[in-house]
Amino acid sequence: MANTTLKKIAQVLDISISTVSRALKNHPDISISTKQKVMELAQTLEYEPNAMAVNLRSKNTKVFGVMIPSIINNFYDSFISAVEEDAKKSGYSLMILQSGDNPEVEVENLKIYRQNRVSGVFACISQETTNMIPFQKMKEADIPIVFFDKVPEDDSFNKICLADKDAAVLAAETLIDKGKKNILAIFGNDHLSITKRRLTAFCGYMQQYKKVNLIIEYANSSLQAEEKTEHYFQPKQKPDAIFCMSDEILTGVMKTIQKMKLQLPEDTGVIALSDGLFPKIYYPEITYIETSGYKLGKLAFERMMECMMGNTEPKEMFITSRFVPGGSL
Amino acid sequence: MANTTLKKIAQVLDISISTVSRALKNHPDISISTKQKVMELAQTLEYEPNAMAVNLRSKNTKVFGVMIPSIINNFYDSFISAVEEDAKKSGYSLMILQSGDNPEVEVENLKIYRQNRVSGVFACISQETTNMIPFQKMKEADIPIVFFDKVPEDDSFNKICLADKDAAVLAAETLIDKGKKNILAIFGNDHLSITKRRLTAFCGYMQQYKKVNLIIEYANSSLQAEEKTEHYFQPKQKPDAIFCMSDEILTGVMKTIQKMKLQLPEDTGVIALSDGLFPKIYYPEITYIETSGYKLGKLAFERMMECMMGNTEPKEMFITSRFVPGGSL
DNA sequence: GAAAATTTCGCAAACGATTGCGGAAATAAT
DNA sequence: ATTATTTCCGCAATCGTTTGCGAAATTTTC
Repeated sequence: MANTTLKKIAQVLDISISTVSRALKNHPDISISTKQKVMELAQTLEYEPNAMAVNLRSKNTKVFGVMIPSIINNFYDSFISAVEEDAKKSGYSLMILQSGDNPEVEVENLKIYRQNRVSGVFACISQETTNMIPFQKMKEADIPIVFFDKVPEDDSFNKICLADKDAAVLAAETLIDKGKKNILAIFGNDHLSITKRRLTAFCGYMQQYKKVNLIIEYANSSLQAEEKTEHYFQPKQKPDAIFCMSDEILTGVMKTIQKMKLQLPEDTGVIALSDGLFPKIYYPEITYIETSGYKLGKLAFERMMECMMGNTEPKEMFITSRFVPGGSL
Repeated sequence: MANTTLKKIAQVLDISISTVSRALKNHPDISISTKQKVMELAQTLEYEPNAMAVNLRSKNTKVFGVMIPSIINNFYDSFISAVEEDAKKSGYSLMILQSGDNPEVEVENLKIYRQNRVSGVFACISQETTNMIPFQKMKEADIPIVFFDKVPEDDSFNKICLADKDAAVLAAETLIDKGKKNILAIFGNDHLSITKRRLTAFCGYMQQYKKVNLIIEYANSSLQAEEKTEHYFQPKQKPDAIFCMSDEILTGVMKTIQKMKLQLPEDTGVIALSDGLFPKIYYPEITYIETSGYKLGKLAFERMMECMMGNTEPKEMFITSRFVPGGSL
């Protein structure tokens, strides 16, 4: 039951390896009768081309690398799911590596990608990543990189991002439309560019509305979001709405809301930026601005395929946001 | 900046390829001076062995396949995360493929794994999978398979499972200990073996307690769990505890609990079998029996490495459960 | 019936790395 | 000085597949 090779088929039929290879590829040079014999035998022997050999010869692996901080994250899962779907259609496989938000691991991973001669890499960098030289090297090795979500500032790279500003503004608009006057806005780690973008856009929009009392807070974890929320909900003055920059913050906020037995949307309102999984598990469902990992994946894949076609000119693209009404506001 | 090969290094130094190869491997046949020259040049030229060529020669890819229904699932994520961690330590990479719970896709995926000559496959089969021949073929092609979570009945395979029975019994014990008399137990799709195991164990234990009023229900989705829960919570007779077989069911149940403004643990109790992510986002946190995808991954990887060492005798192993107290009971 | 055209196939090199074997050069032993 | 050892390195085959080129074998053309 050892693996059948072209050689084995050739030996059985007493023809050359090249003839077998061509027969299986339906090459016009080969007679129909030979083709039939070869195909038949290949079928019964369950021949399957050795990808390693094919790749070695063609110098093309049909494998994309995907590097993310952690796979345990609904947003990245959606991204990967989308990419995997499309990749399979085009005959590509995925090699997924986690960086653990560690720049050193990122460099190791890039090395693995290089050694495996992946056709391209989808990368979401960690917050601490500053040295882009290892990534630059990939391009020099003719391995295109498409950055997504957490992308470098550098303009020389391909970048697919969420339209963070639009999303934040959309949330702000919604809050204003609903007549909210006393808003608690909780953002994530304040030295992340994603936080900065969302913060700037959100506050920028809010500035026009002088009458709105806006409290800005930061939370590096779900637990912190929980605590900050609790801190601002005092008997005397309760915010009439909470803006959550991410799922992590949303779950923290909701925990406090449950703890304090606040009813949505009567006692206060909640709006979040989210992929959509968490907003839907609460009652009422949380109103949110969709930041879709799935769509991000689709677009990133498109861009990657363009790179495969030779069009590697750096480009920056955005996923537009969508307002998804729930009952929390 | 093209990829440097042994050949290139050999040409520059005017020595043979084999010498370069041996020098880089610190082979005793090569003189120290030559080694130094080679290593130095390899450094500056940033030589990295071509994995395809190495694999072709060694007939070993250092890649494991991981097949799961969907990557968008916290449990499988934990599993993958654990496997990836250990795999990297041993120099292996992962090729993750989703089956979408479709047996046909599973067969396609196995084909991809065979063509890529992966060293082994971790597989979680779909509910509809009955034909195990394609999997049998992998073994014949000398590609060991370690099934995890959703495993086939067949004894000729390696299987790593959750101790479903223990977990269900543990939950039942807890409910009895807490003095619950009127229990709503919601299980998943009733023709899944995982459901059957958990159901049988749960009911088996409960049978000893004749005074307990036990309602068994099935829900194929979060939404159904929501509806079933609502159905049984009437003003007259409310269950004093709900058992949730999975996260999917838990989130559905909790939505109804929020909708009906029931307070945990006063109005009713909740206990679940879960990986742990969802139980922790509610207030109070949900008491649960841990079914850890992470631990499953660790054990599955261990087993796979044993297979790599030649020990492929089929074995069935279980992950023991752990009681994690919350405030919901 | 000879030349030309076509059909059909095999040789050999290539992709990049590894390794058994043998041989030249340098050193040691006699 | 001659033989025996080491030391150090290259040749060539191999993994499995692909492909340009050339060459039989066959058919067509005049």
